[in-house]
Amino acid sequence: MTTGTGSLREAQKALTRSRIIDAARVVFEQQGYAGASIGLITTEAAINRATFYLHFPDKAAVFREVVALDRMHTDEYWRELNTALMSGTRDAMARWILRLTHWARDNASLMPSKHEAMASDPEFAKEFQPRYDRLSDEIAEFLRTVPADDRADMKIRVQMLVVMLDQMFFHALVQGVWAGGEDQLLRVATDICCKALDIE
Amino acid sequence: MTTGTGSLREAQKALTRSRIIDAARVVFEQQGYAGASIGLITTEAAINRATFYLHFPDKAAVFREVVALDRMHTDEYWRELNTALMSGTRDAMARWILRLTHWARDNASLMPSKHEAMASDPEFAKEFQPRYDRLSDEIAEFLRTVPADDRADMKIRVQMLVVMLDQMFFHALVQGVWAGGEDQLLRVATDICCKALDIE
Amino acid sequence: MTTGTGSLREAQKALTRSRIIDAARVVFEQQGYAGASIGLITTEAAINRATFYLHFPDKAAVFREVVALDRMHTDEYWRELNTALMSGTRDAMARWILRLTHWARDNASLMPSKHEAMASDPEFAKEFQPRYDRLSDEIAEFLRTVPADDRADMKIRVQMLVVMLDQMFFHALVQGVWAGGEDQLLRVATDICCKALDIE
Amino acid sequence: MTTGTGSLREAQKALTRSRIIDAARVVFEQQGYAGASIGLITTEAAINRATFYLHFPDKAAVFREVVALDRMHTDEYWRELNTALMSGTRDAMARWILRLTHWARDNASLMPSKHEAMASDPEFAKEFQPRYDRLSDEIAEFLRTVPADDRADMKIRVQMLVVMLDQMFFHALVQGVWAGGEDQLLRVATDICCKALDIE
DNA sequence: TATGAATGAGTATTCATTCAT
DNA sequence: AATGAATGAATACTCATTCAT
Repeated sequence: MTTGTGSLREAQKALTRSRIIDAARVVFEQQGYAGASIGLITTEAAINRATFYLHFPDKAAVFREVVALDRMHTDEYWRELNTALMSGTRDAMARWILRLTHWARDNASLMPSKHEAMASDPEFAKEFQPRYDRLSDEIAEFLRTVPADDRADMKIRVQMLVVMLDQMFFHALVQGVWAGGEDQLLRVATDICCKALDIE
Repeated sequence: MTTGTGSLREAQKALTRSRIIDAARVVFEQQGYAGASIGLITTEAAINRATFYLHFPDKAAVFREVVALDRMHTDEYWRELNTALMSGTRDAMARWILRLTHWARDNASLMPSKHEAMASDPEFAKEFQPRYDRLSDEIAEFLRTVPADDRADMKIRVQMLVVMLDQMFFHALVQGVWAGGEDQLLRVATDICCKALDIE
Repeated sequence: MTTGTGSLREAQKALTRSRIIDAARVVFEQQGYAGASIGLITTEAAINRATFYLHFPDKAAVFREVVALDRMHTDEYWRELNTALMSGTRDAMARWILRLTHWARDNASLMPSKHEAMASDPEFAKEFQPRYDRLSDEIAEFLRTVPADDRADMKIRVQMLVVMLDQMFFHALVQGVWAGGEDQLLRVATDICCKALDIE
Repeated sequence: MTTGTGSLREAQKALTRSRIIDAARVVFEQQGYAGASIGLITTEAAINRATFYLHFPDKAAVFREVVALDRMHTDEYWRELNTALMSGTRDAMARWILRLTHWARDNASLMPSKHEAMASDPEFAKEFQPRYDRLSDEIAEFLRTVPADDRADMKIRVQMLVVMLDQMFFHALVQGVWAGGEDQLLRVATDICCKALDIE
């Protein structure tokens, strides 16, 4: 009996929870991090404001959840970077960077909130930033092909380049402010990466 | 109406104005953009809240003023980049990047607010971002030394690298989250830039 | 969701709402329309300032509500006017006007605010004024006894007289500024009305 | 010397004073009594806010001044009423009422503020209302033609009718809310007055 | 579990008024 | 006499959060 009821309630609870997360994403995308209020989120989710507090302690918590979904994708793309780096060809790099633009386009709408949250709350900065550390894990396989002495440098090098690409796409796609067409951006970005990594 | 009276009053007004700007800077540094309230600013400036509105229409306006001071320095550093690029030596680049760290350290405290403001207010993003366009002007001299066909690409290339360095310093110095020591960061950054620009 | 809970909550809400309305009436009477602040109203109602906004969007809305109660009485008295007109005797008119003084005395305290609101806000003027149009509806029965050709004039005629009486009571009772005693006022007013309506 | 300078200064002072009064009238007409702020008045007068306090202690004082000008005209029209009443013809009454519409149209714009001020400030009500007492003075000549026993009633009677006409024009001309055309209004108003005064 | 109602704390903004010049 | 700058006080409004149901 308890199990039955329990699992039903659990399902209801999970449903409400995901409604909140989905609504929160929409609101964060439209209003930014500071601009999003719990009232807006619960209105969007069509639930009562008090219900929110049954599932999350505050705005930051639900934001973490929203972002978590993105990060799974991030990991995936980084794993693909490992493959590209292993192949060691300019072509593979170019293809990966192109793929990155697709990812960026998909996630563009949430980025401003993410940047805003990171900038305003040091807690977030610490929490979201370490992903660049995790990058090392994802490309561990590639790093092992690098001479041990160069390995530390190479880790930093790749991190910097990824940061650069992230920023480039943020500026170019999200904010739309960048001179030059997309083809040119891709070409130059690829060239910088290849040169920096001694590819070809 | 007389010059004497006028300039005295002008001086008084300017004094109050700069008190506000200074106080605002302190508050923005400590509390971030959204966290800074006009009450905090006027308390810090030890003036009446209403006096603020005599000098600025809102928080955004005083923030623009605060940031404007930084941007003057930015232009200066970009002019120095032109010199470094013209010399075309790895050493010059290394020195310039080192200098950039000093600048970053000086301005580090305001950066979170800046990023936050840019992320939250599209108006700010438009206003502060275009600086990368102005970068082209500052390095115009260098660009003229590049074959005409490569010029457009080179402009983008330099922009990307500067964005990368900005981000690197933001992460490393301001938020303090980056594996590896500062020496290593500088070394790798310099190497990426030189390789990307075919220096040496 | 259950009827019991729903109606209990509804009752609580209605209670708070009526507390606000009652308090607002007191404040409007004492302070006038412009002089009444939401703070005063909520203090008088002994509720939190924010609670006010849960029930009304602004001062104008609660004022409308306060006035609405009066207007129900107004309609009632106008219906009685119809009866008096139908009877067509000076005595009936006199009695009705006397009754009007009672009504005026009851509602006198709120009138200044009403006049003030109407004078300051064209929205209110439009909203409260059209009642004179509704007057025609209330005395429709009487109007049908009037020759068709005179009907339009008679409508205006009655409206004017009612406006006159309203004003007279406003000046005499509310503001207390009028030479002569109340008996005299009633006698003269009745006489003017009867003569203007060819009664007797 | 003192006289010369004095009269020059006096002239300047009078000029500024009348600038304030003129500006105040414009602002009261546009913004209403409560809506008019000293800032708006001084902006309209193109003088400094502090200068206002050199000439008037507060908003009420300048409003009194503004209204005083109107009242002179009022007295004039009331004197003409005396003439019309003396002639004792329907035609004379009709002409006077028509003339009243012209006056009403001229002064319509300030009326809302006047009503608002009277409604909100009992001081104003007392100050502006007594004019109906002065009405008795203006029509004193006519009153002497009335049998001594009816004189008191007649005074009230005329006052009521004037109040009615004032209100009618206020509603019809200023607020524009009144069914029927102007001709009809004039005709009915004239008829009521004549009947009430036993003219014809 | 979910909700409607209520709250307390905080924030921007406006205005009348005063003072040194 | 006139002004620019500054002030203190008041007000509307919003939001995150809690509690009884």
